[in-house]
Amino acid sequence: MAMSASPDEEDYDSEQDQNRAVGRPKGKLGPTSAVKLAANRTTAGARRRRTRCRKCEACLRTECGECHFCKDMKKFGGPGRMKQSCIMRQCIAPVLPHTAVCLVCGEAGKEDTVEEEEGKFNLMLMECSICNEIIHPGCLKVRESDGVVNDELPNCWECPKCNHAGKTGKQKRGPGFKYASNLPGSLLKEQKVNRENKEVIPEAAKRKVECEEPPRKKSEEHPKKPPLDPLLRRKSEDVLLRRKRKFEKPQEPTMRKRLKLGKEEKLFRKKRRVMEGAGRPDCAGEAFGGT
DNA sequence: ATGAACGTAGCC
DNA sequence: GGCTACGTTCAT
Ligand SMILES: [Zn+2]
Ligand SMILES: [Zn+2]
Ligand SMILES: [Zn+2]
Ligand SMILES: [Zn+2]
Repeated sequence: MAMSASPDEEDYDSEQDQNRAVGRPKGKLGPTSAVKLAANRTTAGARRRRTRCRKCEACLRTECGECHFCKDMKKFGGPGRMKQSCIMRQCIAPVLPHTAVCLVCGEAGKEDTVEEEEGKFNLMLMECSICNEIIHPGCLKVRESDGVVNDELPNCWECPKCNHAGKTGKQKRGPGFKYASNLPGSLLKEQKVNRENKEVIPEAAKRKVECEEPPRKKSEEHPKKPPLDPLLRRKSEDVLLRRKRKFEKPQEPTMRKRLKLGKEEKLFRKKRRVMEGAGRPDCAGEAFGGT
C-alpha cells in the first residue's frame, strides 16, 4: 500500500529477455541448455537494474566524446551498437531504481522515516549482490546474523542466507558494472595511464587506484603474476573485419540531433534464462517470515 | 578471458 | 514516445 511513487514501472513481462540478448537466432535457445533457469528472483520481483545516482562527479560530468563508448554513440558519429555510457561518466555509486520494492513486504525504502542508524538500516532496501534480491533487512526473519554490507555500492550487501552459503561454497558474483572500476565486479583494468600527457582518469577509477592493494593478503589471492608482454597483445586487423552480427545501417557519420531507429524494436518476446551461476542459494526460499 | 553486441529497464 | 545505458550473451 502506498506504493505509487513512480510511474516508470514499464513493462516487466519481458523479464528475462535480456538473458538471450545477443545473438540467439530468435527462436532457439542456446546450446548452454535451458535447464537452469532459475529460480531466484523471478518469482516475485523482477530483476532490477541499477541506475546512475545523478549526483556524483561522474554523473554530473558531460560526455567526453572521445572515449571508446562515446565514439560508438550515434551522436558522435558512431554506429551506436555498444550502448554504453561514457567512461568518464561511469557513476561511482549506482542506485537502486526508484521503483524497487522489498520482496517481502512490497514497499519501498523507508529509511527517512527514522534517524537511528540501525533503524535506517532495517528500513532501507538492500540488494544482495549474490542472489540479487531486494529486501528490507528488517523484513528478514533472521536478522542478527550476518548480512555483510558492501560499502562500495549503496544499498548493497550479501544477505544472510547467501553469506552463509558462501562460507561453505564460494560463489560470489557481484553486480555487473564492468566499466565502473571502483565497483565490485569490474572488469576494467587499471587504465593504461599516461598516454603522453593526457591521462584522464574516470571518477570511477580513482577510488580503485587509491584503494589498490599494496599489501597482499597472506595467501588469498592468486599467486600468479606473469609479466605480460605488451607486444603480444597486438591484435591482427583481420580479426576486426570479422563481425558477424548485424552489419547494416551504413549511415553517414554526420552529426544528428536525434536518430531514431526503425520500429524493429519491440518484436520478439522470448524468455529463457540461462544463468551460469550453477547454484545460487535462493534466498526467497524461506529466510523470510512467512507468507 | 576480453570485448562487441543488443534487448530492454529505467527515466524523462 | 524517445533516449540512455545495464546486464547478459556471443564471438574471439
Ligand atoms: Zn566518453
Ligand atoms: Zn553517479
Ligand atoms: Zn520489507
Ligand atoms: Zn542473497
